[in-house]
Amino acid sequence: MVKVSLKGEVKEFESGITVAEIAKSIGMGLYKAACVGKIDGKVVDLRTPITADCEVEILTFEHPEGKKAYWHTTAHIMAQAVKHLFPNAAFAIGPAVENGFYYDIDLDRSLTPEDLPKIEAEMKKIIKENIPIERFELASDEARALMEKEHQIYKLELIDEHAGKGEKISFYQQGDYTDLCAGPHLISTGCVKAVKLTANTAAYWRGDSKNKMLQRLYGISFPKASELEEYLAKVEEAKKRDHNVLGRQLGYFTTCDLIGQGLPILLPNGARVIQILQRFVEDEEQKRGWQLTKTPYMAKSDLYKLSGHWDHYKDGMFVLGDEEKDSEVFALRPMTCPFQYQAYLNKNRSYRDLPLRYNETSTLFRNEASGEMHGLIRVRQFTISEGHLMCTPEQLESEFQGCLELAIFMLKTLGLYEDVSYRFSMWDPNDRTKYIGTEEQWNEAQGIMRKILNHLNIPFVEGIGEAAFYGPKLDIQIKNVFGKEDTLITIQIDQMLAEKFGMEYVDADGKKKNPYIIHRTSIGCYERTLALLIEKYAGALPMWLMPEQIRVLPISERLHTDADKVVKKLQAAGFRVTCDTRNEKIGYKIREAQLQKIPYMLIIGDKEAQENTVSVRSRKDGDIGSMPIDAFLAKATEQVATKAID
RNA sequence: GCUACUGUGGCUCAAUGGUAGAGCAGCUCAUUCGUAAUGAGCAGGUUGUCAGUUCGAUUCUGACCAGUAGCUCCA
Repeated sequence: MVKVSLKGEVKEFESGITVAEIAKSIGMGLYKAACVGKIDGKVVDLRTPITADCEVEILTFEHPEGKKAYWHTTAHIMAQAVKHLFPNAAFAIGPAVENGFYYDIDLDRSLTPEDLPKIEAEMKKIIKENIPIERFELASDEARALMEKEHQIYKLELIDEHAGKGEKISFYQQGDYTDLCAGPHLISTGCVKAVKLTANTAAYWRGDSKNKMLQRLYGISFPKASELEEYLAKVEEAKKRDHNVLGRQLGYFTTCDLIGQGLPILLPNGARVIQILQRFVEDEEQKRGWQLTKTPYMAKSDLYKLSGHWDHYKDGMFVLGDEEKDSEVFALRPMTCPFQYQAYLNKNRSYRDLPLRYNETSTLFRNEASGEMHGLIRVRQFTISEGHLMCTPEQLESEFQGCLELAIFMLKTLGLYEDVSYRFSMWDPNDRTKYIGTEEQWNEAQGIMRKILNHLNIPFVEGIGEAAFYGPKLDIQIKNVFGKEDTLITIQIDQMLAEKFGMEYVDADGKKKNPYIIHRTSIGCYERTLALLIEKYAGALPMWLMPEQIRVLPISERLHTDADKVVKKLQAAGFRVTCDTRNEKIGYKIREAQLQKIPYMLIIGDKEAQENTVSVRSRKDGDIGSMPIDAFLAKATEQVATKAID
């Protein structure tokens, strides 16, 4: 007999009982819903026998681990279907991801969207057959032999990686399909119910662009058809917030073939919002002790050679001129760092000058690869709230904290704070060509950053190989409507470039020392931030940011004079306000203002003109009744002054 | 850059190997109206660009340009 603790309750079972049987003993509902089990914290198949006292948990689809196994099993079913249709397929990896699963497969031809329904149909057959999924283990040489027989070259590579560890290699078999896999899995293909393949794309083997490009199939599955429908509807809903559609519709930006890729035109609405953001950021930074610089958009190649950009970032730069022919070659700046360093170098510095904080609303140019551009999120020319801070080692932590506090202040003001996550971006010691500096320097800089992050209780994930070429970064990440993550804000520690540029300060002991440099942005680059704001608010930005805050709607032509008085009064109070004097019905004017997400519509009819009131309609709450103009003015002023998120 | 897909008037979309239609937007006229679309009329396109196949291409093929998703890269 074994003693099994289930949610704190201890029960006795025959030794050898499986997790599935325990689930059944609790209830058929749980048995049917069970995906995997957890024995003493380790996630296992439901068929796993229990031979010693332990703690057991039954995990259903509702549990993240249950979901993972459910989706991972669906990936295997998809692989089996692909193998039926393409017998020569070689399989790479097929994990569960945040929303569903994918499998990377080497095929003799590229897949097209027409293939998806065929594969889906084959999957449904496999699910209907309800094939048992069984685990077995082999020694590494036997595992090799099995995969060699199946011509699974990618699996052989994976086996070779594990072989060194001396562990047995586990496989999962379902009918005619066997996959190298750590598991765990559901016990049968029939457990999977509603399936949908969502995309056919491609991905490099091992994520390296030097390797072969494999076909990647994405899909998702659920225990109920209704859940699948709900999920797909949610995805469609999210796409309606896409800034690349909404931003164009609402007149924020456009693009033009003649100007080129990644070079959006900010239309009046977009330009206005960015102006408001920039003024806000520059003022806030001034309050926090930052000094504004304005540095050139381009420089001779010599500057970039000194900074290391010429060696490490040249592919990303727009170079003007030909090194072979021209005596002087220039490049548009991809970063502001070396320019602001020259401001520091303008005179000799003492420790009394530090910390020295330079900010700049800085336009940058990066020659991104053609497939990478996306709306306003990824472009070739953008303007960033840039800043470089020179400080002593003793000041580093508090200054880093100051930069982070500023970034958090910005995120909270914009209402994005709840949506971000933190990534500690470190170097990859196995790829030294990407970085300058010594291992000691990297360990030191990363050690300092880790200490600061822990000290400040920042919950972060580690990103190996995500560092800048000169130092580690704290990246503040955010997801767009498609779930794709991008960096919104970054704060970096650099102890290398000061030395390269000969930046020094005279310390209290009279000795010359190199300052630490913090590279940082406070609100990110304005184009990207605007894009994420549009998606966050589905175009209905907080009122203080809206290009048009109030629209006055006179009911008929004879009220234009009265409407104009209201407009003048609001304009005098600093509001961005227009008047819709078109000869249209009020319903029509409201509809347009509503679609343009104008925060307030003020309807002026005979009654209002007579009583000196306005009939207020908010984009959010609809008709909120009439009130004296001054009352509305006070309400609107308050909303803007507090930068309210409505 | 790589894989797949897409490109028709300002926008959303239809149609076809024999040189294109609808709705919305625009303009004109009428209507002066109370909380998400008043009616009528007019105008607007060498079907992304350049080649090729063909008696004939916007439709088929290729290259290029641009867009979308993913990969790589990255703020």
